[in-house]
Amino acid sequence: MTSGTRKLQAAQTSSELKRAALAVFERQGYLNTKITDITREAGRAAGSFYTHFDSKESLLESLLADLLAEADKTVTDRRHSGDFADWQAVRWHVSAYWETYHTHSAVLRSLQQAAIVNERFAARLQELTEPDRRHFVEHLEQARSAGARLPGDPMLVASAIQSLMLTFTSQWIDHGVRGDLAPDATDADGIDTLTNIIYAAIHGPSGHQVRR
Amino acid sequence: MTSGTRKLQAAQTSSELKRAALAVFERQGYLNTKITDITREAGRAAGSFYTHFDSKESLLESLLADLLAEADKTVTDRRHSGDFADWQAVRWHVSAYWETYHTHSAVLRSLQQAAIVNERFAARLQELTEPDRRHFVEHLEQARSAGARLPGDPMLVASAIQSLMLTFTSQWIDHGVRGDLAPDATDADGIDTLTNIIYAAIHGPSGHQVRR
DNA sequence: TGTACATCAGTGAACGCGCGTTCACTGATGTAC
DNA sequence: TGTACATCAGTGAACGCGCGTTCACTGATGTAC
Repeated sequence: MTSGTRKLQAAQTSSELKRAALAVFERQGYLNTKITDITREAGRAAGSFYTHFDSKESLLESLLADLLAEADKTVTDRRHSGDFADWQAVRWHVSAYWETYHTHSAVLRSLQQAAIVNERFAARLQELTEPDRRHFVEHLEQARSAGARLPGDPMLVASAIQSLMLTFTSQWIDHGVRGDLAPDATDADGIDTLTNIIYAAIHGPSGHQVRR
Repeated sequence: MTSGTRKLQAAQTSSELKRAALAVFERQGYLNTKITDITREAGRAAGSFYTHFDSKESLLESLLADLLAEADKTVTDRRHSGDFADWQAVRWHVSAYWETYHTHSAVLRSLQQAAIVNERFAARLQELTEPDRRHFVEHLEQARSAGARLPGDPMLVASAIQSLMLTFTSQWIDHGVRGDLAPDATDADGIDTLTNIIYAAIHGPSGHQVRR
């Protein structure tokens, strides 16, 4: 009689290893983490790791798959305004990004680190960020049609905005910039500042011509 | 009779190793580079490395010292306008940063990579970027006094601008984004776009209030 | 200027550490009859 | 329901690869007289 206990336990150990990995990645960074750091954190023997994953890389792939599976859920129920003339519409996008980064910071930072050392992960990172970039480009072109003077080529601006969001949120959330720079600032303040910068970048400076 | 040939040769080998290191770092990245990659590139035996440097880390320190020595020269003859109401003044700063990054991209990227894995280099990176950040904060506060509506706390904005400049220029210069995104764009176009974004960020969006 | 010895940059094979990965073993779960 | 055997997750000591680092040696430069 099959009760499935074995499979369940294996699945549990696997997810326990993932959980432990995320905790250690968060603490020491992906590149600084040894397999045994993960198994120790999970309270398992070193060899146990290889029952579930081929390597640290395949563990990261697995974490990425989890992230994508979860992200797909949220993306579908996105109903939002793409009118970047509206400050609130821009803020919505910034906020959504902020939230995503906040939720998945450990995996995203791990992927960034892995991308430095490993070509395949560099490509994966590009793949992962491309939809958002395209999405932004659409809205930017829309804004331009509506009369906005973009600071440069839409693709370039989208790429710059994305870079900005990534580094800004990662500094804010991960490296405790909040404490160093603006002790009393809340997440909402961070989102506001970022929105202001991006909104202004899209629409050009107040009271001046944007020179080229 | 001392002719100093020996010292000269040693100095030459040392700088040859540095040159080789930069070439390899540029090609494969600092973290992916082995000591023997450097000595091979320099056409020397592996052991030779240790006559000049204690480790890959101390080699990087040495490269940083070189960078700082050279940067000090350029910084001193900086006479520039800090009036950020003037688009050209902002462009001057962006351009100076762009130039620095262009000249020293291999070392700067190496430092960034080292900072991920090594606390000491993380601190060094902070030290290195702090003067520029302070410099920007001064100009931003000046601009605010003159009536500009900043998108947020000056320190925060300076930090964001710096992040933006770093990632934008590194993407542009190192990763050949020029080819992918805007095939015909020149460096001047990149500097213009970046200046426009930063200038707009400082002065708020045209024809709208910056909401908080 | 010449000779004998000292010093030192450079060599590359060998050493050894750290860590990923394996594997013989255990004990619990699953299957067959 | 019970017994005998098979399967498999998990263990942790041992293995071995990669690469940083050492070291005995070489040959050239420097020093002493």
